[in-house]
Amino acid sequence: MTQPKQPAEQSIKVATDAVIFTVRRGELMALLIQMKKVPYTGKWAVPGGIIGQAETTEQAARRILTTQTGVSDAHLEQLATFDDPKRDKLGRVISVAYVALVASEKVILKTTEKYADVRWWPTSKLPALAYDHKDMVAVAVDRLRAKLEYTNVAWSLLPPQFTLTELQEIYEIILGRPVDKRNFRRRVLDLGIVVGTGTKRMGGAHRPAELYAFKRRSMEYIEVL
Amino acid sequence: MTQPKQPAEQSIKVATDAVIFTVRRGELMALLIQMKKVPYTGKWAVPGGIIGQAETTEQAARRILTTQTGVSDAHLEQLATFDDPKRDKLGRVISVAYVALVASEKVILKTTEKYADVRWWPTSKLPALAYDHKDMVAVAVDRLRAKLEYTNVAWSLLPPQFTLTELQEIYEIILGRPVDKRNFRRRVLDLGIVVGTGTKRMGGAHRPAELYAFKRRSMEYIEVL
DNA sequence: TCAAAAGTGTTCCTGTTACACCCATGA
DNA sequence: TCATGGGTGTAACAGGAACACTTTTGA
Repeated sequence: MTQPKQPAEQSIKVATDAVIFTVRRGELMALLIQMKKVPYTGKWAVPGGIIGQAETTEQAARRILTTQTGVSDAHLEQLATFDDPKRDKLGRVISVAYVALVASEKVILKTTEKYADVRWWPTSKLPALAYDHKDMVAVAVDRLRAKLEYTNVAWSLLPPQFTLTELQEIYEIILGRPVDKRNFRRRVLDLGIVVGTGTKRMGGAHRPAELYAFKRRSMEYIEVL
Repeated sequence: MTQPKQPAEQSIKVATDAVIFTVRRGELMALLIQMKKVPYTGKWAVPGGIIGQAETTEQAARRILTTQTGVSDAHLEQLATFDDPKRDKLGRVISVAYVALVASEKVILKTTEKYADVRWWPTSKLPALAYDHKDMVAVAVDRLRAKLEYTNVAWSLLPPQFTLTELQEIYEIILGRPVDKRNFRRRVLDLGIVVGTGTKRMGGAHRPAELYAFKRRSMEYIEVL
């Protein structure tokens, strides 16, 4: 067996990218920026960048999210590290990817001169992506879908108060299948994931919906939904 | 909000560490090396090291595993990236951690002059660990425990042929609870995870045990066990 | 009074759990 | 013939899935 030796000096840059999701207009959307710099001009990408010397990757992800897109207060979770030596044509860069989840109401998009555009894209029809960002988004979607089933992550996609129908829609859209209304309500209530607030939302020519809140707005592992 | 700026130059080293598990003597064991270099002299650590300029982290993990411990042909899976700026006293190093699983028969341990010792330690009583390796092992154990329940990973902890009792022991040891023999056998067979080979192992003053093999020796997602 | 979404229970079915004895071998 | 671990079926139970009508409001 040949023994590849360890190089005397290593010159690898460390970046972070955040796949930001929200649910909007009946779709799971990812936030992408359009690049200006060659050789990626016109391509879309997940927001990201090089981390600072004394920053954690998560701190860097938050900083970059804020400056590049205007998104703050997202729920962040480490996804995976992408490290193909050829993933960036301009040099060796490994990227620690995060999944970021936000309630769509919260977001006020902001552009910077560094990028041509910032937009939400439905995950079902993404544009051409730079780097390995296509894989990255795919892995992120899989992770989100899995976590939705055994955690209470959905809280991070909704405002503090919401109706059970809205919560159910989050599940249906992300899981990509219909969910039975009665069984769904029974479960989220029996499992103690959400609690009623007693207040109602009057809105439209129909019976008002009770507003609910998550019992805990932090990651919690639960039974199968 | 203050805007921390991105540093002009970044000088961060990228390493990889592999938490190697096997099941042995009725315990889940992790392979650790004992360090010589200051300031970690005498401390134990998960095997790892700086990656090469053109290597992926997984390739580096395999290389390091082989040279530092003699373990080859392990099943490797990316775990998480550890990036606390202070995790290494000697400078900024982020580490992409892997979980490695091996059948205990396979392993012939090998020491190198770089380290004082290499040994299996029961995960229930680990020695003092360097860096953030205590957390790293804890995260790895959690991951392994979770994956055992919804994948066929156990294949990587067993030789090609094994008895159902041996398989059951893997589950009991890692999950830390007894498993009903009849229900266990029914499930692994009904789910088509393992198949009988027709051959039997004669060994001891008792009825011989049929040998089984995993249908697939690669990651597969299955129903709850 | 009509349209629209909210809200609510029960039955059936499937999969999980609990459990105890006979079998084949080597000593 | 005895000790040892290997191997097998069934009944009770719990949780999940399927399913349709009544309620409250605004127009």
